[in-house]
Amino acid sequence: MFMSPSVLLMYMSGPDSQRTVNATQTSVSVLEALAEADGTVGVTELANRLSIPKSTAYKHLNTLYEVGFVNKTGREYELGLRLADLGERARATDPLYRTARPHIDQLVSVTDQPAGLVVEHEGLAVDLYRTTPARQIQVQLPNSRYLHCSAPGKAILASLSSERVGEILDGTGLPQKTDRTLSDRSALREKLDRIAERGIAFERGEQRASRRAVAVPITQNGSVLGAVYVAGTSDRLKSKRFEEDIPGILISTVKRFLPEL
Amino acid sequence: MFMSPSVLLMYMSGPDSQRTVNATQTSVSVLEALAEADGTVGVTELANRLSIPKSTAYKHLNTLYEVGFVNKTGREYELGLRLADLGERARATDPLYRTARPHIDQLVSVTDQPAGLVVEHEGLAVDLYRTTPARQIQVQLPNSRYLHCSAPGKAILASLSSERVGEILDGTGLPQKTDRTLSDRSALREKLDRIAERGIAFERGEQRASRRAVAVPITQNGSVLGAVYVAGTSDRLKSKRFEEDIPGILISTVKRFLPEL
DNA sequence: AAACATTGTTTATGTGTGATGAACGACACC
DNA sequence: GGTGTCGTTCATCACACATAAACAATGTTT
Repeated sequence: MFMSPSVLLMYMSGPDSQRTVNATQTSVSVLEALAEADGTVGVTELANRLSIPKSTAYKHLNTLYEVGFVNKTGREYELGLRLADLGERARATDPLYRTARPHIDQLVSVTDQPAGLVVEHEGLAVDLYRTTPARQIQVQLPNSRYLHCSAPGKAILASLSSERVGEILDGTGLPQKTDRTLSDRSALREKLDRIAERGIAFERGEQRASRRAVAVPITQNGSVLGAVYVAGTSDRLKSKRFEEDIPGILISTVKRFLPEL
Repeated sequence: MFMSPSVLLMYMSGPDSQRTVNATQTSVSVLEALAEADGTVGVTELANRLSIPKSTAYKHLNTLYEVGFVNKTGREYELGLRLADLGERARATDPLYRTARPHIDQLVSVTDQPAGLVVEHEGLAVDLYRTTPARQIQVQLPNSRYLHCSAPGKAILASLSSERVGEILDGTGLPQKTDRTLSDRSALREKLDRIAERGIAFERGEQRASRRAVAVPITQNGSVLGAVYVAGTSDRLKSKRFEEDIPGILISTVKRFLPEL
């Protein structure tokens, strides 16, 4: 049900346990668990999710708290703002981020919908940038890190070779996030082929029931660099606007900044 | 000269070494060192900066690389994009970020200068948000994490009690980043008093020779939440524009969104 | 209000592992 | 082809991480 244990195992059972620091890996999986959890989490709940002893979870949370990677309000933990600082620095030099960002901002003001930029890392999605319309008060729901159940994820998968897709799915699996999630490989493969043909990917409640999204892959001479997406609730994204207008805007946006890369 | 060793010691010599994970702390200090270094860093150089053995540095870098916290191009390392992902999620729920962000974006389009939002954590600056004019190609230089040598840092210090400022400076010291850095406490104290009076802080090559900045503290019933700043090079930020125009814009910007908090 | 359940925190212990220096191999540079 | 530097690997040992169990501090139930 939760990805965290599998991810943890993925780390722990690494063939090169000599060349890596185990404690760091568990600390990172704590951060991942916090990222995946909506809202705040207590020590025991987190320990259960990761299948680690309470005391271990406590120690790591405490450590991460002291360095600012985790925020503590009362007895509940959440991701800390130091991560935002490091994140800003990390992407500051990234060429894709630097060229795509202004176009994504424009995308948001044109569509009045949340939008963002996703890249792939180790078979999982990485949200490089995300923004919402200024007036919009509601919190934008984060993307699932699984590629198979989000518009940008599918856009990326559709631009990779079948072998690579197989490898990724072997590693991550295809968790059923909602009843609309494509958890069957052949069904997903068919969808991916259609996405590759059209150059556009749709998401209809596959990771969250209320969420919809449209995404376009960013490809440069054969290889995919990432995907740009526009997201929203199913009541705001529907019919022609969802099926045609926003896809068209997305495609022309990517076409516009692709040569700048 | 480098902050990293002192920070490392700060962690290592923690009075509660029983409640924290040492390995995680060194991994974090590796990330900090990478953040502070401009550009990429090799294993040996990083090991020297942190005063740790090469093999240790290698192991941590390798671990951080496998989880995507660090990027490896050839034999050089830099901060990884996974941090941007976590950072986005971390600040997504932060009220200060959420309300201040659109105003900062507007600030950038009005002034055509880089701008950002800084908060304080454990006596050091945390860049919560940072953005540059769309057309501007150059990389924005990140703020130093030290509070005493940046405009937003001084704006925050000026809004804290003298005792708290003393504590912070005891912990971090006042490293001399350039020849204009205020590394004398009494001189800094004087400056801070003037900043508190005027409600505006200036930075004139105190952390980097070519850099200038203006910052305004965000205070809510006595306590300071952070600071908004506008930055730029000394040739673009000067005379009346630097001394009066941008300060005025900054103050009115903060006044505008303060009630929204 | 007392009994209970559940939380976070602390402690004690053995074992695994992270830190370490030295040796190795891979390149550049002169 | 030597010499310097780099990243990587290896072997060793103390020690610190992971763990379970005891503890304290909650909140909940009756």
